[in-house]
Amino acid sequence: MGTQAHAHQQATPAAPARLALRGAARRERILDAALELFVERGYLGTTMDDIGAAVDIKGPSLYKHVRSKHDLLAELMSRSIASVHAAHDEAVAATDDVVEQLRLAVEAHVRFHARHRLDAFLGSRELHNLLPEHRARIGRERKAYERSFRRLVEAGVAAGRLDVRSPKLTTFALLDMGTGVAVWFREDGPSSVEQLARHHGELAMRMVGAT
Amino acid sequence: MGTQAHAHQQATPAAPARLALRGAARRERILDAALELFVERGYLGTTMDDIGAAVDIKGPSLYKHVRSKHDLLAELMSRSIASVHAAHDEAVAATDDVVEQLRLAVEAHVRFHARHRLDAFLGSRELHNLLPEHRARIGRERKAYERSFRRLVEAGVAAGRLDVRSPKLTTFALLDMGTGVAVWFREDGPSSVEQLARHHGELAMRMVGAT
DNA sequence: CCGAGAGGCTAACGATCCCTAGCCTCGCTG
DNA sequence: CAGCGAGGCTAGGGATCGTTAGCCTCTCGG
Repeated sequence: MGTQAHAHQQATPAAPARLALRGAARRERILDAALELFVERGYLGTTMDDIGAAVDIKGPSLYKHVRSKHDLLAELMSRSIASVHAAHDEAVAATDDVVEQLRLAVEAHVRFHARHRLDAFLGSRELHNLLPEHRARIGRERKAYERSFRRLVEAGVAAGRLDVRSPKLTTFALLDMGTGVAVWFREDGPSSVEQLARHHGELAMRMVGAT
Repeated sequence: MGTQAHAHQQATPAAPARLALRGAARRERILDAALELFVERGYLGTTMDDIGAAVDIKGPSLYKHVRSKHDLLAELMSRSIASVHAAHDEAVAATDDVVEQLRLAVEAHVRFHARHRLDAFLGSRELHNLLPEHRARIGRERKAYERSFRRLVEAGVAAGRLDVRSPKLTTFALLDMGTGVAVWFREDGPSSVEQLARHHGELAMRMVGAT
């Protein structure tokens, strides 16, 4: 092994950037590598050197792109939360019918946890490794997400369109059934993301006794 | 702080054992303390000194009761798995009706994740920190548990008592909705373990279209 | 009443790990 | 074409941590 760095494993079109990705692109690759490693070995089980090696640089060089390891984790989580939130809002905005909103929201929830399983998985497993200030913020955002989901259920009940025994417990069940997807789903498994999303959406309709 | 250990926070009846719990009881306390700390700070985030402090001894003294930190984790997980498995078998043995078996199995599943949320939480979050040999064994046991759940669903379908689109996906949903409980449930929350178990059992019946 | 073992303790080794300091190279820009 | 800044690298400081070694005390069986 020589001293020369050789960055060319999924390089840009092949035109410029001979030695390494420029600026932001490099940073993106670092985040992705960190995500994968954090999921595989855990946050504390992952070394800055590990992350560096994954993008063909040495550990200390990472600090030219990132402020700290904690920041890396916090940024990954923020990115993830923002993404689900956006998908949720889009689903709700797609229709005026409460029941349909709920179905689409569940589908979006499931779709996200299947398509971005690493992000979702990390987001639920490494919460305790966030610094207090980060944890507080991200905790709030997660709560807000759950709340907007529950409001959907409550709205359906208020409109007499749903039949649920406990809106609170039912909402948790809806969320959990999607969150769990991040643990077992595999892109190359027997069912596609879309099939899964539809399936669980249908399941949700049964759970809330939609009419 | 003197040099004397003072173990008497939930001591035995007060008769013998003046200085410390004897043998197995001490070991049990260590396991419980480790469980709590592993959940709170994560396996790698917990120090042997932390665990020792929780039972009023120094870190190195733990090795008089435990072979290694890894063993501690593996033992906690084994204990947990064996417990769910037993609850599941008991539920299935309680009746001959397939649909009722499924309902009871879901209730048992949920009950376990609520009542032993620390064990369950640890079991799903720290799998990657197990040594390969332990992980293989525990992974198999988890798979077996899932399989026996799915068989219940498939039996119900075969008997024409259930209406499900995908037994596999539905089973995952049933399991996930219980597993998630370990994350948010609090003993002192608005609903009791029993209410929750019944609620989710009812939900399960809807999900599988029981008749 | 004595001897042994169960179960504490301190000291310390060896292995990491995060991060900083300081240096060098190379590509772009003026 | 000169020089500067982006972005690498090595060396190393400072803090832990798991685990072992070796010692001491207290309890309990004979």
